[in-house]
Amino acid sequence: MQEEIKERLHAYVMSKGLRHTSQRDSIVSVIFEDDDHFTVEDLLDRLRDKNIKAARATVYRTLHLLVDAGLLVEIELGDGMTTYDPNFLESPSHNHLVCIDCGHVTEFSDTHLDVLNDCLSQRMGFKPMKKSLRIEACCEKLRTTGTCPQLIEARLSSKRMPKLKR
Amino acid sequence: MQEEIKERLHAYVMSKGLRHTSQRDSIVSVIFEDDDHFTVEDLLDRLRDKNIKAARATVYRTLHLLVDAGLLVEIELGDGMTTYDPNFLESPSHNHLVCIDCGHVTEFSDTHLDVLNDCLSQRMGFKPMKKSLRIEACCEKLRTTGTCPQLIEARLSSKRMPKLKR
DNA sequence: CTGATTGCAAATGCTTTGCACGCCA
DNA sequence: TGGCGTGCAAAGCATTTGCAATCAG
Repeated sequence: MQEEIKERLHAYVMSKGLRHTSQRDSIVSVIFEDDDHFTVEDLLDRLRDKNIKAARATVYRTLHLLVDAGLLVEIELGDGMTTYDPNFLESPSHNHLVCIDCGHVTEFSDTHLDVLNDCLSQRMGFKPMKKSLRIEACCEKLRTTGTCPQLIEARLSSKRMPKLKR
Repeated sequence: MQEEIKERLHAYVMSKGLRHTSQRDSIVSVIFEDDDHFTVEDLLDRLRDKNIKAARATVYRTLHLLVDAGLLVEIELGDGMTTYDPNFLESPSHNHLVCIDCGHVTEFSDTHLDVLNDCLSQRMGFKPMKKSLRIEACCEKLRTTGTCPQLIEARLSSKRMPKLKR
């Protein structure tokens, strides 16, 4: 996976007359270590942990590059910042369910949506380019049992709970 | 419509021990004049045109109030700002198709999506609260005929074309 | 009167940009 | 060597907030 990404990035970079740099390489390595969603702040933390030096601006610029190259997808989770999803290459038609209680994001796939997307767009005279479905929901488990493993985990890991707007 | 909104707002305001003010009243009048989507900037323009004085902060605060009261819905169209949709009371399950070429937003309804929403959420142990589907698409008409009425209109009315991110 | 509301300006938070320097091809 | 990339700090934007003055009930 890592390899495929790097190859594809290399091809893109070459085709555009851009350059290979150590910062870009490091950033790509860290991003595609796993499939997790992340924000710029998350990424900066991970880079810092690994003693990789890259300025905030460089990180932003690299993210745009990856998006343009089609290797990374921007998603909007309803907090004030852009979230990046490195998992679209493997499962292109997935969507996101955001838990209002703990902020946890669950991915789900549903091909009905793609069909819907295509039909609707074409019926209305458009060529579909990009769709994004976000469902916000409350955790039933939390409501009925008073606890939710993901909420506990989120608190323990002191991972900043992605606050939904307001 | 206007009346129903005002009544419901009044009920909400009373129930929360809040107050009726002329600013809120004016803002509500302007918003629900028609069914169009708008941003804060749009709304400020319309208020200015009508010589209604209300500070930017007050407008933001009133919008939050209306959202909390369930009379207005926030949607994310992919530009950097929040868009407000006054039309959810009349057609609660509609979604948005954003044209990449001209920025025009077309509403469409589809109840399949609600079914999908409910099923998915419940199967995964969640209680669905809010969903938002945004489809971005290119205008086929523009592509094939070289023109698109909405694009022309957008340019003529010198209405700021809602630029999609980057 | 009392506390909600307003207006203003300052502050916030994410993201972008200008510019001088450094480094890849 | 040319010019793309980087780092830094400053700038941009949409939105929020602190606070004193004002107003509704």
